[in-house]
Amino acid sequence: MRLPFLQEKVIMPQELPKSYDPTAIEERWAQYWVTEKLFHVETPAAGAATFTQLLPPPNVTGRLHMGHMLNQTEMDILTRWHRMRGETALWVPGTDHAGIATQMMVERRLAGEGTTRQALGREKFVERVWEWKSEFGGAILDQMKRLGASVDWSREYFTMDDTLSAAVRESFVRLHEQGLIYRGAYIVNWCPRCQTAISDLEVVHEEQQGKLYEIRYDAVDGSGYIVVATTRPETMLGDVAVAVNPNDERYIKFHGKMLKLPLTSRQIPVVTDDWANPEFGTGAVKVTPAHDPNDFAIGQRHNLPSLNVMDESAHIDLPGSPYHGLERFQARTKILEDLEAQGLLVAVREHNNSVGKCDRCKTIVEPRLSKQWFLAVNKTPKRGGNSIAADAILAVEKGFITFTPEQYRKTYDEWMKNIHDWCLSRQLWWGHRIPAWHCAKCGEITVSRGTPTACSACGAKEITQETDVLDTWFSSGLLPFTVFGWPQQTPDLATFYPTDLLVTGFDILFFWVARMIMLGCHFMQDMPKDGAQRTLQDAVPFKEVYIHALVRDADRQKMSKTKGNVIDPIEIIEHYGTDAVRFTLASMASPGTDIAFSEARTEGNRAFANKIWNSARFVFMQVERAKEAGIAVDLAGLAAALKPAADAPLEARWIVSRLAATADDVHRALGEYRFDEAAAFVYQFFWGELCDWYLEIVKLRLNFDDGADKAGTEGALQTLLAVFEAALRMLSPFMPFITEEIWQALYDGKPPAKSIALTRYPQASAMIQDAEAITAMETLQQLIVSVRGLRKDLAVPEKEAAPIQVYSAGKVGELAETNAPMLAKLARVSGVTVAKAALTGNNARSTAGFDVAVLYEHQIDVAAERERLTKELAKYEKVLLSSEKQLGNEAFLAKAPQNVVDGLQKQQAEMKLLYDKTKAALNAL
RNA sequence: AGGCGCGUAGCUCAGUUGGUUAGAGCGCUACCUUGACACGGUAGAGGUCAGGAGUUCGAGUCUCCUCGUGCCUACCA
Repeated sequence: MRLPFLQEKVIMPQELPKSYDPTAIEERWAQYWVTEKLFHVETPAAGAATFTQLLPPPNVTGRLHMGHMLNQTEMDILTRWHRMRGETALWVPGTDHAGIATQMMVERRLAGEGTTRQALGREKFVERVWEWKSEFGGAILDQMKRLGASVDWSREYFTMDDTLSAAVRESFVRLHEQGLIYRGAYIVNWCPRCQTAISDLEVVHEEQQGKLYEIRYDAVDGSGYIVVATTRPETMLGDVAVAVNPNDERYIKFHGKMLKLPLTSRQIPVVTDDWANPEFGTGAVKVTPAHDPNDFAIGQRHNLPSLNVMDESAHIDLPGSPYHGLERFQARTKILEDLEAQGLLVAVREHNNSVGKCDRCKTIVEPRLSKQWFLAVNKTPKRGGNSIAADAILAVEKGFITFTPEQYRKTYDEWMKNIHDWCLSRQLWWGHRIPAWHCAKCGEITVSRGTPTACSACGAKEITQETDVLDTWFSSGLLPFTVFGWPQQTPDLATFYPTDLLVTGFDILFFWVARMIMLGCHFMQDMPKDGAQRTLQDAVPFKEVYIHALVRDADRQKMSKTKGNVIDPIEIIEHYGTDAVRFTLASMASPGTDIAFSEARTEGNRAFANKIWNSARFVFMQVERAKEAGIAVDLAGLAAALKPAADAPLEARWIVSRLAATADDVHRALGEYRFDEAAAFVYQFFWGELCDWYLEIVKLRLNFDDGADKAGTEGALQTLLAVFEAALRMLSPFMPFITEEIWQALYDGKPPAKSIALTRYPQASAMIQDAEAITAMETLQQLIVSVRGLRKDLAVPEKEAAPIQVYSAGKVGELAETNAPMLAKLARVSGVTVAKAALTGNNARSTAGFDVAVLYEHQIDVAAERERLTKELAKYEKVLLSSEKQLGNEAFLAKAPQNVVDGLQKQQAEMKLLYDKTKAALNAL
């Protein structure tokens, strides 16, 4: 026997290590799958069944975390499963250039070198980022390979590749042509540290205990004063008005009057606006259009100027003012001091409010007026049709895209219906530069696919390209079609779009999922399908979205670097083996709840891998013994053994039937994305049925001695191999490494495929499903468990065999007699006799179907036995009482369905029997 | 301010459209090194399903309230 990687030389199975060592095989198989290009997918002929997924691209310079591993484990299980169902399973990998994140990393390194990107200049800096990318960019994909992800590496992409960059530019130009892109001065979220605009989504809100300051603004005509309430007094330098509610009687006398803006020489008007809430603060609000989105809106309504008082780094920018150059919070302190000194600070109140911080660097975001590029998501394109947002809403409403779990559909819908225009521009250097050129002469903007040489409006040659780049999520939002060659109409695009499924975390539901839906529906509707106008249904980027949970640490804490509780998947893998970790994640991935990653659970699954390993050692030993005894092993004929004849041994018919049922269960569970259920089914089958029962029973049939039942041994071995091999296939999407190793070893250098991953998944239809065998076996199992229990109670020494008596109204006695060897092996039964009357002694035990007694001279612990029986009696009594009560209830009999009534009656009869027997046993004590 | 979850064994979690004795893994107790496996085997103990009210013949499951807990969205000076 030759183990493919573990040992180069031929060894006997007995020499295999007793403990499974994943590190010995995993890396080599991971490498084998990649170098042999086993998961490469050629574009199939039209009409072929395909299953296509796009990997949520990790940041190119990122490191793999537990969330990636969960995501990739789920995607891989599904990909392998679909592939084994004979479909063309394509999983496209790639990485994202991750604008801000990557730029920050490189800037950090520059800081370490004592320089800055500004000192370097744009061109040099971008070069440095590319260097950084080529140095660290491969790491996360290498880690992915280590997980066994069965992606098609030949299709790997990077969002800044030439082809993808060209597609980004094309899409931007088209949107511009359709009138959906505009540039203008608006209030945006500005990060003073990153010095760029960021989108609403990149702002994280945090509740904090703040203060509400009340400041007195005197009327110019001396007729009194208005007290305004603000949380941000430093912005008062940019005030251009005070707004009050038109219906607020307190302030009617001030309508139209001018106020003196404290600390300045400016005068500002009182305006009336419904936005001012009489209930809040003092009912009067200062208006600072350049530093607050609401104020900006008020400013628009009342035609007020905007006064920007801060620079890009959030320092006061008012030359000549005593506050000039102060950082915003220093300015606040000083302004409050000065107001206080002038007696204008009327009150300071405690006030809870939430403050927005930059998602990346946690700097407090400064709403800032600046010129940015926007995508008008609610506007009708020039070509006609729906707005981008409207189509994205419609696609989900119509069910062209479904969400699992379903609740996310609502989340998506809510967000989508309240969506604002998308700020596309970022003041970064790393990213797709916006293809727009500003004219120095006339100020017009030329948006172009190529590089223009002159202004499209006035023809002047003095044009310069826009310095802003696009939001990272713009290019990743295009991926479902750009990875297949859009804007070209390629065979890949025709075959693989729409993709089938998107598996991702809810944290990027809006960032990425919603954007893909918007951009996919928008662009792909313009791409004909089969020569005709493409429908919205065919334009969606994916048909289904499966949202998985967050992986937290064992204490349910979110993993974060600052908390120091990040679990590195690679470390865990090295400790427990990839298969064990994959299996753990799968079995904990129940929908709706986060996963508290548990090492204890992983340990349990490492034990499972070890169990599989040792069951393989057992199987290999039998094969070896068969060879020595000259008994045929027909590896090519295993399929036939999954259909044992009606006269085949009970355990053979049983285990095959159970395998068939389990295969059905797994197919159903995976079809519903119930990875936890699917994992539980294969685990229970492999350990609880195959190992715990079948392997023990089959030992009875495997007799390699001279003169033994050769045909019987041959048949048993064939069934054992067939079931074991099918079980490996059933497990392989979950645990690809160990199953590959054992499967290859089983075929001893001559496997029917290059990998277990390229075989077919077990199908119940290819096996027998013998309900009688299952029932009979279950009865025997019950009998064996009863006898084992009795033997403990009677203190029969482990090694000593004892005869039993069986009584049953049915045929359990005969079943026991027929299967006496099984009982001997599994319950140390030395002989079976069938009793003619019920067995109630304290050496007997009763179940619904039979009574069994162990015949053994014994001294029993009367007190313990009494306690046990009393407890049991109470249990039966409780059930009996409730079923009696129900059965005596006419309303129940009248309204409950017949099968429920029948079931309850049957239960009651059984309970009564058990109750009586237990009572008799108790009395006999 | 709105919205969405969660609360089931010591711990981590399952529990389908309400329906017969509420399950698993880990941990715990006792026994067992039996020719695949001590990362093992066997038998056990352990639950007022957060609390309360309601709907129903019947509630862990549906409704309402309370308590605890986690998250998301948001232009609340």
